[in-house]
Amino acid sequence: MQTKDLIKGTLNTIILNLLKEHGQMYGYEITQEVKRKTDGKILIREGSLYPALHKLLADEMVITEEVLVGRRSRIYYKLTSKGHEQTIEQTTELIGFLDTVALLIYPGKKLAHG
Amino acid sequence: MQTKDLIKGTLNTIILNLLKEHGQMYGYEITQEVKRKTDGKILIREGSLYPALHKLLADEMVITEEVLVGRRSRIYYKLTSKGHEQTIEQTTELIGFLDTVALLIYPGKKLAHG
DNA sequence: AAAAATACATAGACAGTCGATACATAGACA
DNA sequence: TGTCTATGTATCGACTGTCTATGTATTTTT
Repeated sequence: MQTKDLIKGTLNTIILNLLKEHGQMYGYEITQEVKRKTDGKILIREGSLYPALHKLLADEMVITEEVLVGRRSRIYYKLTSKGHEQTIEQTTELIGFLDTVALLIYPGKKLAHG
Repeated sequence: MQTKDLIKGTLNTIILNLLKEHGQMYGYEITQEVKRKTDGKILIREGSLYPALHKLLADEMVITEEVLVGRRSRIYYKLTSKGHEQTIEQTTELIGFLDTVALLIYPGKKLAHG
């Protein structure tokens, strides 16, 4: 299991892309959506997620809105315009990197995108 | 520039795959080959490479052979059978991870392999 | 009533990569 | 002759991002 090492550097971009796709999400929802989409292959822990979200907030990539559901509060995260730009930039870079790594580990193959 | 974060967790697998492809390589050769193959997009530093190689040696994934070229010594690294197994295992896992991430950042697309 | 799921959060540990630095040989060029 | 660049191995300390473990509290299910 080296998957936990692989996640490094990609978590942020994954979060940003999910927010872009869904418009707004709360923390627990993000962990469940990643779990669902990846069929349990990638599990984001609270100890990884919340610090990452707080940093995105501090960097003004997202804004938050607290919503009470019953007596429990949810904190929704939504991209700012700066966050949108950053999402595009980071995603481009990540795709480029994935391409490049793919190139190194099975020569002649590339990511199918476009 | 987050590329340096992305490399985390992939460096080992990249090295193993290069050794598998080339039979044997020395440190400096690895840095140059990665630079060449990735068109300068991935640069492996000495401070990253040598600790990684030393760990592979300690884990018996590679064996070394010192060769004198003129008065300068090169240390060639070659996969052991254990290293071969590990290469296959890690590569499979990495490809799976790349697939999964691709899934998260552009839905519906997958790595072209097989 | 107990257990599991939902929902947020933080602290400390850990590991991997980088930047900087070091030493030495070799070749090119002025 | 002297200097610069490339070749080649190597280590140290710093940084940073993720994980494990833990905590609190509410809601739903059994």
